[in-house]
Amino acid sequence: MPPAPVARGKILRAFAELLTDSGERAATLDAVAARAGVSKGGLLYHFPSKDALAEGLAAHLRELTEADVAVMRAAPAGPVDYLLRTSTATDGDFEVVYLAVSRLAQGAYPHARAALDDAHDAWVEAVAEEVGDPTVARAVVLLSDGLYARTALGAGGPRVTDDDIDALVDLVGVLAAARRG
Amino acid sequence: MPPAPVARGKILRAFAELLTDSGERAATLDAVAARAGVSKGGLLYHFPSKDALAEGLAAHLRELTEADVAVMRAAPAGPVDYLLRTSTATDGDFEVVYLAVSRLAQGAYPHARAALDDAHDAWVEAVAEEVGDPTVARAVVLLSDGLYARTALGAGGPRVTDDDIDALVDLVGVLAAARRG
DNA sequence: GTCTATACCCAGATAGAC
DNA sequence: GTCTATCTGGGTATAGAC
Repeated sequence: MPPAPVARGKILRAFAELLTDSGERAATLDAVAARAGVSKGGLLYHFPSKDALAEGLAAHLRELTEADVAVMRAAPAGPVDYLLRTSTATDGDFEVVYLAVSRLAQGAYPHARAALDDAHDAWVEAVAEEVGDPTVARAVVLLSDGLYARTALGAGGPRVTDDDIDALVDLVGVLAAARRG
Repeated sequence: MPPAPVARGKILRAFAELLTDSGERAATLDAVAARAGVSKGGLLYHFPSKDALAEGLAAHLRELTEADVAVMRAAPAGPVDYLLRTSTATDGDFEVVYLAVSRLAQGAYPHARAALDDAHDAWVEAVAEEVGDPTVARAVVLLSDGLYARTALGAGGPRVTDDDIDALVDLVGVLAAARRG
């Protein structure tokens, strides 16, 4: 796919931010256009319908996932550390889009669910290579899902700190060792 | 609070089901009224606005949480087993309402976030008494959150089975033992 | 306590100018 | 490729009958 106009990217970013910050209900075409700095007409030139916009975001997640999993596999501290640590990030292109698509997946957007499942599978695979046990790998990815869920609720309750993540990574180490031994 | 009319309960139930099954967008007053078997006017008699309806559901979650945590503490196989096993249930009053309030918490409903945080805290406390380690307790509740998140996505990908839960409960046992030892 | 009818507004989408 | 103007449907809320 050639060039891909700048406006397209700004629109997807704005849509993703609104979804994660304020929920499905707040992510209207008007609001997305305003945040992206274009008119509603301009938005509808790039994405002819709201469904098209949602599919565009799901497709964008697939691209980002491919890149992110590659980084994860090459991470110095290993996939587990990388996955758990990024599961509490609120900035970062990947995290914003992942959370946004999670919101869409709760509504009437099957594409979103499929893109999410694929990311999930890729994570389980990469983590399993590190910990050497499929059950532990699934548990790690479930932890990641839990962290994402908490993070997404935002500034309300007690935030998850870096120290908490350190402790979780330790726990996974203990677990993998116990399983191997 | 005296009697609490039957219609009120049916309305809250219908609202919760629509939220969990189809998302925030689909849970309109029209749809809720239709599913509850009342008219829109009838609904608005019990809950004078949509905000009031959302607050009603959050309050309902608080009631259910109190009862559920009591059951959890008394569960024969222990809180961990109980929590993880119920985190994949899609029927059950508590689970439906919990997931529904999770949806609301993503939007503009601060009450929902608060009710969720309280449930979370109660779980961590109950689990900590069993496993004897606050970090492991937090990890278990994060696993529960992850399971809820997966469950909520519905029939799409590979479902979490009872055997998977057995394996997770085992894992937690290994972890708690390793920590104590 | 529950209904019908209606007012009002906003979200999604179209048409066509520039 | 981006804009303004406009139409249409549906979602929230009110008024008032029963």
